Amino acid sequence: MIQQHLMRNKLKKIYKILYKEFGPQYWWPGDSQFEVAIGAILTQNTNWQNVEKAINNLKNKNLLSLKKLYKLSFKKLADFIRPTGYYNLKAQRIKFFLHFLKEKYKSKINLVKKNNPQLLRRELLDVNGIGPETADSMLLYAFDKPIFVIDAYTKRIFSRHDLIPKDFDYQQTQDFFMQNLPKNTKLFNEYHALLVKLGKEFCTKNKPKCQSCPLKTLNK
DNA sequence: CACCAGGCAAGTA
DNA sequence: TACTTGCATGGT
Repeated sequence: MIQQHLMRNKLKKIYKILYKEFGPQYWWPGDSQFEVAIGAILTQNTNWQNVEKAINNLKNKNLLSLKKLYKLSFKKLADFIRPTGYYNLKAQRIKFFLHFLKEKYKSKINLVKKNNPQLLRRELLDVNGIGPETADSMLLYAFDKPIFVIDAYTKRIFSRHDLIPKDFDYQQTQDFFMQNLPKNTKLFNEYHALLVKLGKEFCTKNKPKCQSCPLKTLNK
């Protein structure tokens, strides 16, 4: 069992290496909090390029606002977001999210942002179609809450480096990060974005490029 | 051609 | 609780 202060130093070291290697990532791209929140649903199990196509489809018709999307028919919405895959499912999930905003926050994003992070997290998780990663992406990237986002890359990178067990679930992995890092929105934002950047380039599922990975010297 | 990408919910045993 | 399956487009 590795001592906690050693683990904390290791997490800082990883961050330093990644930041030096890749620089700031400027996440999350989006013109509004609402756009980021919708993007969080659209990006479920797909790549960002496809999400951009869907976002642009909506923007080109000037439909990317809470009111406009609320009035838009399910069928049209599904058609606009087709490039993201699972478009029927995601259209339904966006509709559920819009209803949630209307019912609990009178469709005012500003009210959402004022809420307590953990309470808001539980509310989001109660919305059908919003799981832990989507909820946390909204909390961190749309609502500026200090919540660490876990994704497939994060788990893969850290379990391959034996920093967490392979069978850690979402909550256990998130607890690991939040207990070993200072609670800082900007840090959480950059850290997760850097992990995704690293994952895409060096830590893919089947053909990881460990030889050229910036973290290869981690234990030296 | 196969495989993966910034997941989630519902069903089964 | 612990698996399994459906959802689906687009890039490499």
